[in-house]
Amino acid sequence: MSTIRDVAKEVGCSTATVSRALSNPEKVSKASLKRIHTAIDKLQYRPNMLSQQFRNKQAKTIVILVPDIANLFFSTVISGIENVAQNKGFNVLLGDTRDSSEREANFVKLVETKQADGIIQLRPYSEDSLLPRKFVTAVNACGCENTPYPSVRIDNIDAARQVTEYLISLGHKKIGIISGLNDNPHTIDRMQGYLLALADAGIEFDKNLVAEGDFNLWSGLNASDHFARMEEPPTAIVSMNDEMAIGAMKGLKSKGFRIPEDISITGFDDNPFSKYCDPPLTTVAQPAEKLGEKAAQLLFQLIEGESEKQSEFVLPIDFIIRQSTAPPKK
Amino acid sequence: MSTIRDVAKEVGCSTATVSRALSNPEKVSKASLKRIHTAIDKLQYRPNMLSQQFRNKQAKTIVILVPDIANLFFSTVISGIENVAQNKGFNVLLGDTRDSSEREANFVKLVETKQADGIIQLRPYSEDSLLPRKFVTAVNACGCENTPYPSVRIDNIDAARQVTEYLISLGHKKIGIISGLNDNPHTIDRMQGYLLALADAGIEFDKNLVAEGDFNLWSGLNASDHFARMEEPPTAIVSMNDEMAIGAMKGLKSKGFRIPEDISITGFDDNPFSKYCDPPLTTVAQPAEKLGEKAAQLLFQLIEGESEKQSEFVLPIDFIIRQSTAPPKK
DNA sequence: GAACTTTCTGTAACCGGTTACACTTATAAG
DNA sequence: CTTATAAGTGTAACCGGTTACAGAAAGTTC
Repeated sequence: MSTIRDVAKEVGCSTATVSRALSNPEKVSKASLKRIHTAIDKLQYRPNMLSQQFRNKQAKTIVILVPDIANLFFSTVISGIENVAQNKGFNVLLGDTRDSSEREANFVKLVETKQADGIIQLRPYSEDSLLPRKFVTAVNACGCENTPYPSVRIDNIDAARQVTEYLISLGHKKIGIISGLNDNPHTIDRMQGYLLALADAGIEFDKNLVAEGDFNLWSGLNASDHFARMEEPPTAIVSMNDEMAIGAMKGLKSKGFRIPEDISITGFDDNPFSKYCDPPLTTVAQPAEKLGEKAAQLLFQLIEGESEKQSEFVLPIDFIIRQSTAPPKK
Repeated sequence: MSTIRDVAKEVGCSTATVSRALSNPEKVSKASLKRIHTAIDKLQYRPNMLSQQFRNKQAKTIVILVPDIANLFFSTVISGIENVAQNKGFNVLLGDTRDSSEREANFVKLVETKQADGIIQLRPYSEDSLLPRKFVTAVNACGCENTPYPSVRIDNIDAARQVTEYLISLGHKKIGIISGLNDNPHTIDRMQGYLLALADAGIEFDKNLVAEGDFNLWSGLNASDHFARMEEPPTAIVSMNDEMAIGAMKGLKSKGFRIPEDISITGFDDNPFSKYCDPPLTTVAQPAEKLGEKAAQLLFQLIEGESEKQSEFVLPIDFIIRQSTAPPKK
């Protein structure tokens, strides 16, 4: 593999001129430029970026910390981030953390050791978080209120509240909820929205109407058992994401419930499959791609040293009504 | 940010000793080791990996070229790759190519410029492919027959043949197929398997029973229209992936077809949602995670300069029978 | 034609690690 | 006690680019 010195020798000039020909061509005469490019073609020269990055102290790489790469919502956010990163000429390193803080720590270390220039965290902030951290430029996407570093998110409380209010407006009074894990910040926020809507409508909270899940299909199926076994099941269920809602629909249908006639159900995320399940799911669409783009823009501002005027951005959601919800019977 | 020289100065030894303390501690005396680590803690020293990579001519990074990151099958393959990469101490750079060869070229360039040490391509080989390529260490995963560089894959022909044979064994004679784009190598292979099974059973091929899709939900819905409008619709449909099958199920059900009573349908991939749709989908499970792991192992062999004894690995599939298939009526 | 400006180019130091080689000192063997 | 071997350390070159600085050449102005 040839180096810049080989090119210089071939042309009969110094390495400085070759270097300039590549990064500041306007500083080099037309004649030299031409000879240099001929030599580059001839020698098939490719600059060694490792050397360049080392010298420039920039890896031109950002890391995304993804709790679960197989999640469609996250992969859409990632797309948004990539759009912006590509424009800036940055690579995107995917940190599939699988909710392991050990794996997370490894990726954070990449920034400390200069292998990456910044981090976007897709997990909501919690006490045990490794971010924010000294020497680590970071932004949070998809988080919750009170994130102690720059963040982009939706208003989870308000979204859950809208969903619940809609069900109440249809006439439902007994509304179950399939939550995420109890200590998950999203669970906490969305639960709060649910409670606010109930309180506003003067409906008393019944903790028996809460089934804990963990955001996957199986746990939704599992939660549906809880409701199906009740003597007087709820007439509507709010699920904290679409996957659990789809799992629950399967469980309920297999036990003879008709959706939405016997029981209404709502999701959260607008997973592509939600439009295609039977019946199509009423859900909350998060602006996933936009969340990613905004987060990336924020990160690049930080990397470029711009002072952040605003460090928290709340993006609007879109409540989508499909056929999984209807007024309760009689 | 402190450097190795700062540490050396603090301890009162040479940079060589500090370097050795970190990479070959057995070559350094216990006493020095201790003083060095104390200094490192005190100065909060983090080695600059850019420098290390530059000197070692290794970025410790591999690139995965993913046609569509939002695809659950791919993200599972990626997980498999990451398992292996993490073990080897390599980072995984995600190249979301979105089927654009321009974007693909950018990622290939990363290897040519030493920013990455190898590539795993998740797209089947075709004439316009940028791989194989000089100076670029690469492996193909999820491809087809006759890939001109090392590859890991399933036997698509045989898998499609098994599916079709199963439907024939149930008594179906008029079997439709929802294909991917006509020039896609997977489409070609799976179509061949379908044709082989028909031929074996002495069923004549009817090109009117082919609906072209492009592997997403919407195109499956669209394809179902084609079959629903036929005077005598098929009694079974083979779909080249699960998403199209799920889209088609939605379309068929909305037109009054009962599945599997009126029409059987099969998928391909064993998407997590396939178990939860209504009815659960009969499908072919690809060993996605294993494909990723094997591909990564192959790539690391190449990176480490081992000569490849075998350059093509075919992994077994798992045919999963669920409730979307049944014998035809009467 | 002198003085000044602009354009172009070369020299060499630099980034922060790694490591071949040489050297010193401690330990073992004869 | 001498010699051989092992263990620990330092010196300094090296990786392949970038760029401050200096100097040469060409063009401009008066």
